[in-house]
Amino acid sequence: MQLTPEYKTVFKKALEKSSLKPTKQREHIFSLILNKKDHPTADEIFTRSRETMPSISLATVYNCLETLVESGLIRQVNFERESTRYCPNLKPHAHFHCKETGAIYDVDLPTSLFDSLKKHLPKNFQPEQIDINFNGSIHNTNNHS
Amino acid sequence: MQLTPEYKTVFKKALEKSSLKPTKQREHIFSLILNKKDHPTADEIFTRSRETMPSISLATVYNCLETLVESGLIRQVNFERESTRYCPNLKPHAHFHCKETGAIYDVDLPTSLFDSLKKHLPKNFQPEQIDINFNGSIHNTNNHS
DNA sequence: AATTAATTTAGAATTATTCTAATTACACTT
DNA sequence: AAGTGTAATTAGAATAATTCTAAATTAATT
Repeated sequence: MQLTPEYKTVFKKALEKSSLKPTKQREHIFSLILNKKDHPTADEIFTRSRETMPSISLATVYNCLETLVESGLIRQVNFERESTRYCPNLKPHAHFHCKETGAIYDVDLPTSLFDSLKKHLPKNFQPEQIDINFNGSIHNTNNHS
Repeated sequence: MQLTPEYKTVFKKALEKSSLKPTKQREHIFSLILNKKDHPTADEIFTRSRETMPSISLATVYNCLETLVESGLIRQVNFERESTRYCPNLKPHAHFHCKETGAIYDVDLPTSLFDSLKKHLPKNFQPEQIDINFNGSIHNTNNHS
């Protein structure tokens, strides 16, 4: 569970920009999220963290996630009132939430779509973040029984 | 705080379709949401309800809101982990959340935009609901100081 | 090494929501 | 009109995710 040298640089720069320290807890959590891109909850991240860093506390996990989001290294994903999930994919994309399994899938979208969305806002509305969430199910397309 | 005859019919039909009863609590809450389209939380609805129906309980408000959502009469709106808000606007639209004031604004969108969004899903993904949420601030466009 | 500020930590507190079990309301039969 | 059965309402307890608090630790700087 290590950051590649490139990501280590990205990580340090992003934190320093907000004058935050690149602590080992923050790095640990960032690498966990990067290495298993499955949109884990804070509690799942806490459990995974303890495997290799048994002294970490849940409050620290929450704190670290907050600083990682603030510094733009990860994104939050919310579906209804379920636990917040975390996502390392920084490309413009939407999320699909399968109501049967609860799984979340990234859905890549062209920037042009985000642009046309913005065009429908009144001129004085300044969006900082656009969240697009699909809710539904995934059909098994067995064409021939 | 009354439903117009047209809405009364809509209300009854929608509930009967799911074999739910058009009780006075459900009607009261529905009319409250329809008559002040400001995306209130369950607790705000509870407070407003008590003004004219002092015996209603918070659990009933939650129950009624759930049945109204189920029967398609209102929509839920979630921003981050804030309290769920409720919206009577059933046209295709997005929401803009002002991070300064916390206010939520409806943003009408053409159906075509929802259609192009759907086109980016894998063929076996079947969306039932698409939520589009803008987060940002509202600029005061004073052109000349 | 001493100082300062930031971070981590454990556990308590908070808050929105859901659950539980008892009561009430309503529709339908006799 | 009384009885029966089912659904809805109610008050309050329980839950669960997150935030807060205050003390202890760490890291950076003089």
